[in-house]
Amino acid sequence: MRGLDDTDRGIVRLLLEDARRPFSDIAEEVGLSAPAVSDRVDRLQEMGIVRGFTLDLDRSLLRAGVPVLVEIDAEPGRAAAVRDGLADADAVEHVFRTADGRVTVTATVPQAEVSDLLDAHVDLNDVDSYEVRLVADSEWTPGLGTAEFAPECAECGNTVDEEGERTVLDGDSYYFCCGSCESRFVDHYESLKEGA
Amino acid sequence: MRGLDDTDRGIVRLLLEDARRPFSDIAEEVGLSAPAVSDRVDRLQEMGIVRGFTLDLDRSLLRAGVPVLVEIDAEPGRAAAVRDGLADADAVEHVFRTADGRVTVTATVPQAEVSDLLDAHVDLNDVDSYEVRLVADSEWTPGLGTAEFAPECAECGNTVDEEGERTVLDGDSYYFCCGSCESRFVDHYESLKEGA
DNA sequence: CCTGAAACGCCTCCGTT
DNA sequence: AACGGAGGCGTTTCAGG
Repeated sequence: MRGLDDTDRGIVRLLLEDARRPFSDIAEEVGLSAPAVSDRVDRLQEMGIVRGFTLDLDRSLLRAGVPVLVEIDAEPGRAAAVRDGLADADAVEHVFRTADGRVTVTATVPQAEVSDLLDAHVDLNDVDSYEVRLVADSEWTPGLGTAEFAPECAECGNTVDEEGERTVLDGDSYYFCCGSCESRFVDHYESLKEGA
Repeated sequence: MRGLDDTDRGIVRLLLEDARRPFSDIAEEVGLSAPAVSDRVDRLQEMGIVRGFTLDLDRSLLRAGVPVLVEIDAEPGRAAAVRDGLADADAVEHVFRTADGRVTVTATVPQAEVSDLLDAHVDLNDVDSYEVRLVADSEWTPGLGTAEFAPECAECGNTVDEEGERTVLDGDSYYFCCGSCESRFVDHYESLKEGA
């Protein structure tokens, strides 16, 4: 399995600044040809590092409701469930789950009707307590630094190094630290799929 | 001044899903010609609603350090200063300032060395207390809903309606609720600029 | 995995409505 | 404001190393 090299990082950095920048332009910057850049972007998408191309919107200029930041203390072990419920909600923009079992959410709701939002998308038994704060402003400055590619093994959770494997299942990439983790996961995946 | 119509919202929604989608494609979806879409995207950028085109990255696959969420309670009136300092930091991705004087930041730091980050970019006299949480995972689901265009007057802070004005100063758009706010702001802006 | 040429498709400028 | 056509780029496919 191949990791990220400096060329990949260069491409990502340029696309973070302007995702519509011509590949031929990027090619010149990183010292490649346009087709090579196109291939690498495809690969970055396949790897799952680049999830897609989007807009950076200034939501402070838009009135779709009240922007809020909600801090939810989940019941032990239920943070992931709370996150999953909220991530699907239309009004929700960001969901951060932290290691201490808290889920921090930013959303834009009609009239600070946060309880409705939680009611509709979260099992309230999963919630210990929550706090709502009005967002005055927010900024987003995507950067990359010297990031290395280091996914977690989908089976055992260990960090996957260059010796690892990647498998594409139903369009999504999964990473494994070794062949046995891979086959174990694939078996499990397929049996679940048959059941559904 | 023109606001947002359904066609604008349609264009934004499609670009949120795929910012590299051809304008000719989008044109067909919203019932316009390609040049018309191009014009509207230009206008959306001029208005400042579309800040730019970027990538949606899955940072959980990248190891650039430890992802943290920091909650900072600023001293009274100093939240904006704390936000400004942090927004410039390389490691920082999101900054949310809430109305209660708190600044919530997400960043990726070498080894959870958050105190260094604060030290370098914030006047510690502005900080009352802070708490650091390790980010386990995060999601981003950009949506738009039925958002209306409703900027604040750069001079007096009131919401700007259809009767308002827009002025471009040094490439940035500013909005005003009325002509007198506009001229007052422009005068102030120009005198500040001469002084610098 | 990359390059270079060539075909195709897309974007944007312009004249027009 | 938006359309349609024309010209000029940008992207992608393909053969070759």
